[in-house]
Amino acid sequence: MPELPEVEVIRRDLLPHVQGRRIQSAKITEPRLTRRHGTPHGVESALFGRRVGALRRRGKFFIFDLGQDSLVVRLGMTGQLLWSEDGDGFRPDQYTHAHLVFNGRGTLYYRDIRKFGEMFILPTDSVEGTLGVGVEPLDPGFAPEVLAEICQAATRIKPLLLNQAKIAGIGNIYADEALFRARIRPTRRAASLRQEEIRALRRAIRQVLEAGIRHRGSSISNYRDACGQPGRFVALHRVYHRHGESCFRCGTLIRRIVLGQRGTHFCPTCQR
DNA sequence: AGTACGCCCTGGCCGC
DNA sequence: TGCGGCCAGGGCGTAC
Repeated sequence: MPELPEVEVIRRDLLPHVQGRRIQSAKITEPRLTRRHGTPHGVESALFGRRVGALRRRGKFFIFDLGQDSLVVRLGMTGQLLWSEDGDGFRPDQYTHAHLVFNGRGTLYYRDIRKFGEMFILPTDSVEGTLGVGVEPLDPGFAPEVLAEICQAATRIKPLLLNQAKIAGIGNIYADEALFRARIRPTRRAASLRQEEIRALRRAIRQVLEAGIRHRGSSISNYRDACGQPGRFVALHRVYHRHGESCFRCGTLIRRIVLGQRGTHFCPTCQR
């Protein structure tokens, strides 16, 4: 499932192809894609003839800056953005629900088996407020005091890490991996974390996200980068989907519980 | 405020 | 081999 690192890898792949390029035409064939705002035809019209200025990322969202408006894309569980130069690379199939044809050459395809993803148009100056996502964990603004403030809550730490309104971009994989590296049990009450645990958690979050980007993402399920290639970070997972296997650090069997309706993996010895 | 649950969706997997 | 049933899971709405 695409989280911050996967979205960032795809963003970097796409940037040189789309930046400064004009959208010649757009087609959206799955109405569910625009369920949050607007209609397929409305989005197609808003994209027609527009030039892509910047391609930014906010949490798990792609933001294509078109000037006054922006195109926002979220991949959900199984969404993919795939770049294809004419006659080369990805060919659209039954799961391909949208495409943007760029002037000159190249087409950007949106493919999504489970249709949990979405795309919509927002006025550029209202994107930040409408998306309402929290601090970017890789930004300098994600200081220990900021995480400490977020942790002033009675909720358990893992569901808190998944709350996009608090911290942007962490999903199930990187939450479990960060908590393992910080040696914190996912069921701990956030407000019970000591200062040194908060510092360790902040460091662990940044380390796993940066490692995820460096290794081009985690290819659980059907994640692929913009060129259709899988990521390599899954080989470095210490707990995620490793339940029943031995902890790399202490040998204890990794456990799986359900927390906040999410499969949660941890080492009962290393994480306290 | 925190937590649970259902819903969306569909490939993959299990059991028979 | 085939088929019914169940599951995962990000995000959101609703209920307690």
